[in-house]
Amino acid sequence: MAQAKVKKSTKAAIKKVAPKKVTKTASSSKKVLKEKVKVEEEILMQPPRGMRDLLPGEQPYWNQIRRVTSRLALEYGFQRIDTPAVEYANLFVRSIGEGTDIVDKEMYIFNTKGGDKVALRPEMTAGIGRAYIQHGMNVLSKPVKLFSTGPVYRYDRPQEGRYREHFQANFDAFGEQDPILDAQLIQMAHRVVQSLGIKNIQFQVNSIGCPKCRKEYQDLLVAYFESKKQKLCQNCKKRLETNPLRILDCKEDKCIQVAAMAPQSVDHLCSECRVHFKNLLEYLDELDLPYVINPRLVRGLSYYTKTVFEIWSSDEEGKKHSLGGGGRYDNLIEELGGEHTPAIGFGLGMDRLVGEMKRVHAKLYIEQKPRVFLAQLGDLAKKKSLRLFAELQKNGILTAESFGRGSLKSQLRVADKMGVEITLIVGQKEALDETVIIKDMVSGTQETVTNEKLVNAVKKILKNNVIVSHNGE
RNA sequence: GCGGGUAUCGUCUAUCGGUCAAGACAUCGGUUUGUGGUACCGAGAAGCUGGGUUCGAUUCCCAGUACUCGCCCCA
Repeated sequence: MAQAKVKKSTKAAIKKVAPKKVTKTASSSKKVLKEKVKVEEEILMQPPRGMRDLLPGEQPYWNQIRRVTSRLALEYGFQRIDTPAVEYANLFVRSIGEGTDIVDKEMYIFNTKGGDKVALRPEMTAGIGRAYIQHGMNVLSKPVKLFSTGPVYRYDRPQEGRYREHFQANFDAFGEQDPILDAQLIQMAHRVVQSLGIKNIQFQVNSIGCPKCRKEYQDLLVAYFESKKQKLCQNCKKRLETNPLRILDCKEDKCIQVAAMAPQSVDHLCSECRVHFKNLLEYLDELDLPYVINPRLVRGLSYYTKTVFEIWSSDEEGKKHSLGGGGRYDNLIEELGGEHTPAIGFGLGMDRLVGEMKRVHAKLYIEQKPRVFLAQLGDLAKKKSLRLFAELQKNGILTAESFGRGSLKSQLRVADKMGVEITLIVGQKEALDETVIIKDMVSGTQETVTNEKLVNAVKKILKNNVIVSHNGE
């Protein structure tokens, strides 16, 4: 009590009189140490902006996503690949394209000590495409299907569902131009999201054509917007020069009005692109997938050709949440220096998926919990407990412990809180006799068995408990 | 990058321009011997940072930072 008082007043004194001065009195030395630590804390107590920890409590959601994605990857023939989070900046500049928000203002870009200009990947496809070329995967039988999960980085303003480091599950298929693949990937994306328990999913699809017809369309579009230039927002006036397609996407009222009357890309596709899109829609109809054609869907990466799509879920209030998106990029591999390779891919935002799973209270796979607790009492028993613990685990008996605690009482308290079915108790006497007490945590009864018979005895009890609980349900 | 809101123990939430900032949950310990759940007792634990106003600020004001909502954009 009195000590606390001294502490407080000392703290106050230091704070007011001499925040950083080191005084040498014994009573204040501890306090001074704390002050020093506090300075460090400013740096160490939290990660940089937009970065966050994924705590144990939410790992079940992430595990669920990992399980579902790797299961469906297997079903659809995707093989796992992991590429670096750091690549040469130019890889992204060339693939994603200048004039895009990602490249122009959202990329983590820096020079290494060796003088290389590198970037943290803002998306995964570019790196995977690079790996595809580098490792000569063009000789594999087509399509080459690759999937990956991992962090991507965008220097953007954080808010709910948006972080500077977020995680994506990414699927790419190389070497096949048939639109059935487009449909299959959309189907797969649908199954991933649905398997996670997320309902009210909607796809938005569009075709932005190939470079040939898009050029013609873009000229048409620019001509149209030029004539209405006065009615556009500041941003869009700039976009007219840099990225006119994105004006279609603008959320400003006046731009929406202008864009509504603009020529639509689907009406200006060349015959090849038109047939491709038509076929895709037929496949989607066949699959009964919930999709709408959104002629204004553009996407923020300039490597896309033909098919583009996004996945949305909507909540009770009708609010839309973007979960992921993708599209075809038939020219990317060639532009990066490979041979002509039509390809298509999509990415899902894992953080967003977790958010939706929480919102709909998705059912989670229940992680295995220890059903046995090992308690020890006394020096000899403590010494023997580590070996016994390993012995149990080797025999497939998931066992919890709290070896650091001394009293049996406190160990039992922990065991109870964990909800284990049985506790094994080894005391001085048992350690000498080579025996163990098996305590049933429900009935409270206990029996003593020899070390030899322990594993089988425990297994038998656990097995019986399962049968009982099944009957109970 | 732009605008709005918020900032108190690990968590949730009180209070206050002036003695020791309160409680709940959680954590740890105890209620005598080698036995858990309930109960009782106890301990540790907070005013984001920096300025200003004031005799005095956690409280009022400003800035920074973080979080949050909306815009932009996206996953």
